[in-house]
Amino acid sequence: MVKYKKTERQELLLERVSSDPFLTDERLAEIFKVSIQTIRLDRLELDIPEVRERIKHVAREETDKIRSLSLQEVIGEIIDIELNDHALSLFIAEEGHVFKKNKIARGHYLFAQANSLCVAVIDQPLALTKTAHIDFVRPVKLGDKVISKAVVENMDGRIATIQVVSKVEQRLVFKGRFEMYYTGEGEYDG
Amino acid sequence: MVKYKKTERQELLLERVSSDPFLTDERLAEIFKVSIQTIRLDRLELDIPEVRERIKHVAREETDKIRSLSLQEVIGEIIDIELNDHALSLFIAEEGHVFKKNKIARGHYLFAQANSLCVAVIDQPLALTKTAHIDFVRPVKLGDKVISKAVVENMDGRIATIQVVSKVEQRLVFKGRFEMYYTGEGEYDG
DNA sequence: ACTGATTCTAGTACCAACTACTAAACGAGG
DNA sequence: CCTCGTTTAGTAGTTGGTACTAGAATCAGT
Repeated sequence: MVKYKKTERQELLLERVSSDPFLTDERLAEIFKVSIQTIRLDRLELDIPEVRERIKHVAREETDKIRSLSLQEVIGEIIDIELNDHALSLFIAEEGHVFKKNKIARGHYLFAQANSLCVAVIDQPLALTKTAHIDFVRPVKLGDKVISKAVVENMDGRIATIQVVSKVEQRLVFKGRFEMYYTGEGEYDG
Repeated sequence: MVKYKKTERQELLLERVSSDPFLTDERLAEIFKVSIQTIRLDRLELDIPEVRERIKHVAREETDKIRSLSLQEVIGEIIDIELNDHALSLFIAEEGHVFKKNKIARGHYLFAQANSLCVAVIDQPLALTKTAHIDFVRPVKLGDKVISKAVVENMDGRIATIQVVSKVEQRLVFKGRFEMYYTGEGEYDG
């Protein structure tokens, strides 16, 4: 078995590692028929982190993917909207939204649905929640289809007042009154 | 400082670990205020593998599998807790939490942090949000470290009243008053 | 064939995050 | 009081490394 030269081995090492980040130095040493130390030197020169870091990196990418999917910008799907007037959205309570014990949806998802809807209904470049008074009337269970309706009550040039009611099969589960701050310029800075 | 009982701690441990597989025994011991050995015993009983194995597992999983499994249940990391009295959590506003345009965090994440904290601070099998009055005092920007503090004002047997304030670098960004419904039995059904 | 540089191998001390085990301390109940 | 479930403490051993030193092997050019 003819061994590779340094540069060649390092190229192959890079390929190997990026195609399978789970390879330990020991395995790599076997593969390239060199000592572990050589592999370590190679990694040092090529700035390849150790196996655990490589795996963590892969895992983080995976979780980030999920996060960007699950931490959606908008909770619920908007099914009807009349800007500056009213909007409707649908949110289905899935496994990830409920407490494990009793399968009741965590309150912040209902809030998020209502809040997203309020942001969406305001036809302005910037819309931030200023205050909210909310009531969780009835628990929402796993699988429930929550229809949320936002109605804009008034807009006085800076603040919009919005009433939101959410229902599951015609039954009220959540209601809230939101004050949204908005501007055309985005000049809000605290 | 009232610690959790074994079974309760183990349930919470499961949730914690499945929502964040990167937690080491050391971190978990800090979180639950028990020794590392206790965490190890818990993992042994619950068949939870060590961090590295968990990470490997995450790294190998298909993305859509994870999507259904590990939607984040809790927003923010609890850093101090005295059951039925007060609790502190940290939430860092990341890319997924902010509006693309102006990098201001969406209100429902701040709400979610506060809401999660209220659920956590109540030492009862069932705790649901009943009402909330909230103010978004100042916008939270990308990268901001939000420290949220929940203080239980009173618990009258069914309803707990909790004040929450959230700050970024000592400056108030959010405050709210939450009423939480709780029972020992879970007999709430609407 | 000898010199010098490059490359490789060997070996040590140290680390994190464990497993697997033993033993002691704590705490509530009978 | 003693007992049992639970918790904590401590030791030895493992994996897969880092960081470093030192020596051996190889090759290139003279």
